[in-house]
Parts: sequence; structure tokens; C-alpha cells
Amino acid sequence: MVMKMTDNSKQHMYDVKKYRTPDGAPADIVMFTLTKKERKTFTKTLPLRELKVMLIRRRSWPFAGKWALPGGFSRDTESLFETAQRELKEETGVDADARHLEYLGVYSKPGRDPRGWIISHAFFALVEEEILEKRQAADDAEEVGLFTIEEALEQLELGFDHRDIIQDAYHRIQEQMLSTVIAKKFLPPEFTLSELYQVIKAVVPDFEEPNFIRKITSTRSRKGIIEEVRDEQGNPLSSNQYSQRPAQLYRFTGLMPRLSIYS
Amino acid sequence: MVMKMTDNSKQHMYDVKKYRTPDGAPADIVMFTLTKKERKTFTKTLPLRELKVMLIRRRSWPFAGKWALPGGFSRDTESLFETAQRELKEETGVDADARHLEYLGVYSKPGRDPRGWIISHAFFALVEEEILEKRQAADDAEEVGLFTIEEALEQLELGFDHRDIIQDAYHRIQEQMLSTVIAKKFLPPEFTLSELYQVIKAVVPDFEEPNFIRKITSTRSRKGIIEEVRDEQGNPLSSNQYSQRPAQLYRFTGLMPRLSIYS
DNA sequence: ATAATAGTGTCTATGAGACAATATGGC
DNA sequence: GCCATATTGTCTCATAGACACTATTAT
Repeated sequence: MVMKMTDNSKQHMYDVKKYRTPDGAPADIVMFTLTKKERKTFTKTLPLRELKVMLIRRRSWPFAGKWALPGGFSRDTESLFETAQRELKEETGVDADARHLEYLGVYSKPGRDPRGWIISHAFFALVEEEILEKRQAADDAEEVGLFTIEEALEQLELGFDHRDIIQDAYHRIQEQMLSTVIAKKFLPPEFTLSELYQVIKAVVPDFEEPNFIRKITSTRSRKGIIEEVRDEQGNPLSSNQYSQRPAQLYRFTGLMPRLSIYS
Repeated sequence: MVMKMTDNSKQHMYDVKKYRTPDGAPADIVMFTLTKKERKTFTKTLPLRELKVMLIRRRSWPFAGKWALPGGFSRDTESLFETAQRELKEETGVDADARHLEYLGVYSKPGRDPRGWIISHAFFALVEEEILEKRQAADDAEEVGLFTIEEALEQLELGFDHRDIIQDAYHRIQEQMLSTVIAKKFLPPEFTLSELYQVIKAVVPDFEEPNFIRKITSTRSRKGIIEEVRDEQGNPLSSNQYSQRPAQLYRFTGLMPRLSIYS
């Protein structure tokens, strides 16, 4: 089939609507947070930390009444990452730059969305607990919930293929927790090693490292990723916020070791 | 706001074409291969191995005459992974299941494709050299090229944002080479440790491990990923295909160590 | 014998892993 | 003085890293 040209530009030969095209490309965001809950004990203790995911109860077709990930459609003036940033800002009121937002993958199984041929792009984000609480309180138009991963995966009725997405996001955040320094995003700039250990365990429950302090402070190959915090005189700084005996404060250095199964 | 329903199905309220929708969602595939080239020496030697990427010279608008990744548009009856599998099969003539095909990411910067709002999904695949050679010889309709990464990134004029995609794919394959057992896909089922080392170095040139044999065979924590090949009597099998002195053959066990920066 | 690669011996310094012991500071 | 958590001591065995040395076999 040859088309007649009405001008010199070859691009007019290209018919963009010859085949069916997708009905939309949304970004859906798995927003993780680490909740802190005080424990009542005789003396100071670390708060309990739990990994939670934020969901919104859908009010309209499809999947009305079911829980689903926050998200929205991409526009032709933005990349999908920008869509996700915009959504994240709309959901939390805070600029996305400040926190971790990472692409997770594409979800495109035919029939996954009853509205049509909709190819969804999943992201995951790490958000401070307080922001989600504020969001939860402020917005009475939408029902917002914070659930543990277990609740979300096993007890809730979720719309679309969002159960798959949450599952994948959970695996990814676990991988990332152990192979990168995203733990940083769950901690204040200066933290104790117990806090770091607790954050890791909250995300990866089966992480066990009895000699954690030893390894991270005295192993040459790993030593580089965190460093002791010191004051101007070079004295080590410590905190007794969560314990009687003050604990040394550390910060991340920015260094990232390269892992390898062969060395 | 409550709307009157004309039938029981709420879905007729939803207008799928209210906003502009994407003009297509193609899958583009970065097909890597490891070429083997005999070296002429006095005695047997390992062939030289080089990582190459397959590109196709475009014949039509846009970017006619420029090199680009093979790919094609997704249909509404398939997931994007299936699109990639189909494309890979069309390009190589071989079923995708046999080899490594992995999602890389989404490329959606506005203006990346002059044909319209086209959101591309990049995959990377590992393909045997012979298949690409066959393809190169058979298809006189299309000009097919195998280039080193350096050539592709620094010398070639590439269409779309395919330079970015190739760059990202290169980083990803390097990561994967060191943190997973994809080396397996570049090797026969049974191989010598020199071959394995050479494959790793071909993909990650700055990988240096002088005591490679030592570490991989006698370190308890790593020992599990490969095992010696033995015959029925339990005698170790070796090969002198590439050397005078026969070398022990190994195979991957299927075991995958979990890497962590904290332990 | 030689070339070219495979694999071992050996030595030292460092790290892992397990526990016991000690330190700190609010109560 | 007690408690809960932080931190160090100590001991053994495994591993890293360097480098010299020996092994194998087609030519």
C-alpha cells in the first residue's frame, strides 16, 4: 500500500493510529513507610519499627470499595518518572526530590484493567510516617490506610493486579535494603548502630547478624559505608535517646561497595 | 455528584478517550552476544571473547539510515514481556525461553520519538553468536550489525534515545554478571574456570581476581555456586580444548548466594 | 625442550563467629 | 545496686592476597 504525499515531509506517511493504541499509561506508587511505636518499659528502649504500605480505598468503578495503590495517568508532556513525582507530590504534599522514588516495573497483562488497554508503571517510594499521617487526617474525601505487608498481601481485597505489584515492590525493597544504602532514607542523618540494625530487620525480617556492630565497624571492606560522627574537637558524639548507656552516632559516607558473587 | 445509570453496568460512565492516550508502546531489545575469535598461537589458546550488541540500520522515517535497536509495537493481546519474546523470536528465529530475556526499563521522555507519544520498553537479551551471524547472512532486507559497546556508544549515530538505552543495558548486564549467575548463559553447560573468568572479564573489563580459581573452589561461602563435573565412576572430568594441560570442568549448581553490604 | 595454561604450597594479615566480660547512666 | 543496652576482649578457625612453584601435554 502506497500513500499519496501532499507535501515533502515523509512523516505524513506514518499513520500513528493504524493499529490500536493503549488507552493510557498510569504510574502507580507503592509508598512504603516505617512506623515507630514507643514501647513501655521500665527504662528507655528503641521504638518498635514496622514496614507499612499506603493504600487508598477506591470510590468509583472499577474495583469500587477495594483498596488500591495511589496513582494517576501520565500526560504527553512528561516522562513516567515525572508522572510518578507529580503523583507523589499530590499524595504527600512534599516534593519528591527529597526522598527515594524508584522505578519498579511495567504491568501490562491483557485484561488487568477493565477500563481498557492500560499499561501501568509501578514505582516505589519511601515516605516519612508523619507525612502519611497528616495525609490520612487531612483528606476526608478519600479513605487512606497504612497496612503491614502481610495485611496488604494476605487479608486485603486489592483492585487490579496491585497485589502482584506490592509483592514485587516488597522483594525489591528487601534487595535494595541489603545491597544499597537506602536504609539512609529511613533514618535521621545521624543514628546509632542499633537503629540501623533495627531498620534493616524491619524491612528484611530474616536478616540476622549477631556481630553486626563488630562487622560494620571493624571490617576493612565494609568499614567505608558509615563513619563515626565527631564534634569540632574530634570527640566522638553519642546519643542516649534510646538507651541508658550512650551509643556512638554514625552517618553514611556516601560510599557504595560493589558486591560480587565471585570475589 | 450522583449520575443516573442507563443500565446496571457502571463502566459506561468511564470514557476511555477523554484525554490524549499514548500512540504506542513498543518493546526494544538490546541483544548482547559474546563473540569468540580464535587466536593464532603456537599452541592451543582460549579464544578472545568480546561483548557485542546487535543493531539494525533503519530504512525508513524516522532516523532512516541510522542504527537502532530491534523492536516492535506491543499488541493489546499480549503483555510487554510477550512482545519482547515475540520480537526476539522474530529477530533470531529461536524461542526466547531458551535464553535470558530481562526487562530493563521504560523510556518515555516527551519527544523521544517523532512519530508521536510513544512509550518504549527496553529489554535486554543474551543471544548466541551463531544465531546472530545466521541472521546477518540470511536477511538481505535489513542491514544488521554487531558492534562492541564502545563502538555503539561512541562512534555510531543512533536513532531515538537508543544510546541511553544501550548505556543502561550495559550497566545492568555488568551488575548482573557480578551479582547473579547469568555467566551461565554465555557458557556451555560444562566449562573450565578460565572460560568463566574470561566471560566475566569480557563483560566487566575491570574485574580483577588473581586468585580466582582459589577463591571460587575453596571458599566455603562461594563454593556452592559451581561444582566439579565427574563421570559415573566419580572421576573428575577435564577438557584440554583450550590448553595443553587439561582443565577441570565445572557446572553451575543453581545455587544463588544472597549478597549484602552489611554482612 | 618449549610453550602455554592449570593448579598447588606456603606464608602472613585480616576477618568471621561465638561468647564472655565490662561499661554506662537513669532509675 | 539494678537494669537494659552499648561496647570491648579473647580465642579459634576461615579467608584474602601475594607469589613462587609444580603439573600437564601437544608440538
